[in-house]
Amino acid sequence: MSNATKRRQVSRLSRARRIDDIMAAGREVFREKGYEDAPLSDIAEKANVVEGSIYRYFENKRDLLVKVIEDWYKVMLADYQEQLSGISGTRNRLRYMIWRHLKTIHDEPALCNLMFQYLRSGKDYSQTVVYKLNREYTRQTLDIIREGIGKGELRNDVSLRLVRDMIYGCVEHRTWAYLRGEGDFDIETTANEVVELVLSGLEVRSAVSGTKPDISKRLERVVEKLERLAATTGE
Amino acid sequence: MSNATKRRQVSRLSRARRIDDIMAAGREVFREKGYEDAPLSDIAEKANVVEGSIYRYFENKRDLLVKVIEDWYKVMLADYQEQLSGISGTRNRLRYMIWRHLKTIHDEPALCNLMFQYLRSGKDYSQTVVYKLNREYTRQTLDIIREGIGKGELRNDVSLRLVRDMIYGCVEHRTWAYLRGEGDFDIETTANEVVELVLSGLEVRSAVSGTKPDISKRLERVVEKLERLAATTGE
DNA sequence: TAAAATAAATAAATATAATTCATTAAAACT
DNA sequence: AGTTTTAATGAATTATATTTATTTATTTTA
Repeated sequence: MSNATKRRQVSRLSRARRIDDIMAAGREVFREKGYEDAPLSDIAEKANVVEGSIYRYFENKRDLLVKVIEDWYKVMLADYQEQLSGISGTRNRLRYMIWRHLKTIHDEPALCNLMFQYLRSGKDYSQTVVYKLNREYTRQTLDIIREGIGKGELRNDVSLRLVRDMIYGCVEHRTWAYLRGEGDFDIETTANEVVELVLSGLEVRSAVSGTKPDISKRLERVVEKLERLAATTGE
Repeated sequence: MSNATKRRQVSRLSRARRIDDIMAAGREVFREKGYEDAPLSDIAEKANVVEGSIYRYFENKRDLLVKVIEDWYKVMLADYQEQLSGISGTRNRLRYMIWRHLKTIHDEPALCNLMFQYLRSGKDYSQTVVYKLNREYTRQTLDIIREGIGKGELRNDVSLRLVRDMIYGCVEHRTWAYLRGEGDFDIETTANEVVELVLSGLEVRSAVSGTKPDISKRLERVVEKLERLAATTGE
């Protein structure tokens, strides 16, 4: 071999270490440039390997993306169950789920975008690990609603899955502009608004007699006023 | 020129006709293969032009996609206003908006996917014509809600935009699987479910006389509400 | 109507990235 | 130390989007 085509010092790391390096580089570059605008050469450089090496560990570019998101998802969802077990009351538990979703979007808008754009809409999504993780995670929301119905706090005549779709759909729509890099949103306020709007449609309506306003009715009215006030000041 | 490199008969159509042909071909191929898997060569062939010709009328591949979706959107939204003016009552009008959205997704899942994946999440989305059309279209939903509030039929203490996000977010989440080609959904049933769930959270609660729950139970509920309120405002 | 000007359409060239593969060299094994 | 295995390389290949020089149809105009 001529000295003109010297190859750099080759170091052989463990399989696990190489995979970690490539995934870390992939996450960074994907986060920064998105999927299509992220050349594999950038990822290779950042991971200190040559492009071809990536194909030893990943089937193709998309496979790398899927694994990167998978990895992120696993860590992110790890402590859900634990956190949730420390929260009681239907409203609080539901609010936590919503709050958590909002926080994830707020913290990692780019990765969320990749998840929404390239994983969730893919034909093979329902065979992926991310799909499974996601199912398990949203199942907790269903459980909370089911419990609420069991305790008589929530209406029992609506589809659980529809409520779930409403919650997550609402959150995502609300955050679309932020995901495009336009403006910001407040996690706490939004969580309050969403949980309030969903619950006021879910909560059983308390039957009240119409004739003479007794003490309980007056109290309830005051509560409603206070709630409205709280919603207003939240903005 | 040698007879080996014969160029086929060249026909020169009007500018408008060529654009139409290319857009029609683009719509077909994009609908069939998506964006990334649709080679420009397929579109050119279907439009009876050569690849390079597309660049006379469109800046690049993405520009063609944007124009294709734009074109579809314009036709699709054309009669909204007219149809809506023939429908009265807050619930019916809201249901129409939801039904219409569901029907669009049901009829053109592939184009909706392109819109969601490649237009709405693009950095330049809020400068596009599609964004404008979309705004105008969802504004009608806001108007319906505003009217409902004006007539005293709907609660006046929720954010209009949040309700809109809830409606469209819910519909989209509900149809995600269908958009991936998994299963089907019933437009009528889904429209009914969504409008019911949203409204039962929006409608002012009518005081219904019935069997009165005992005072202690009612007081307990109110106290719970106050406690929650105190916890919320404390943050 | 024929020559000149204009613009459309072409086909080949170029550029960029993903993917493949034969070769090299580090580590493991005997 | 010599042999085998396999990670890593870097060059080659492929697939497309995009650009450009050239050709050809149409319009203008004298």
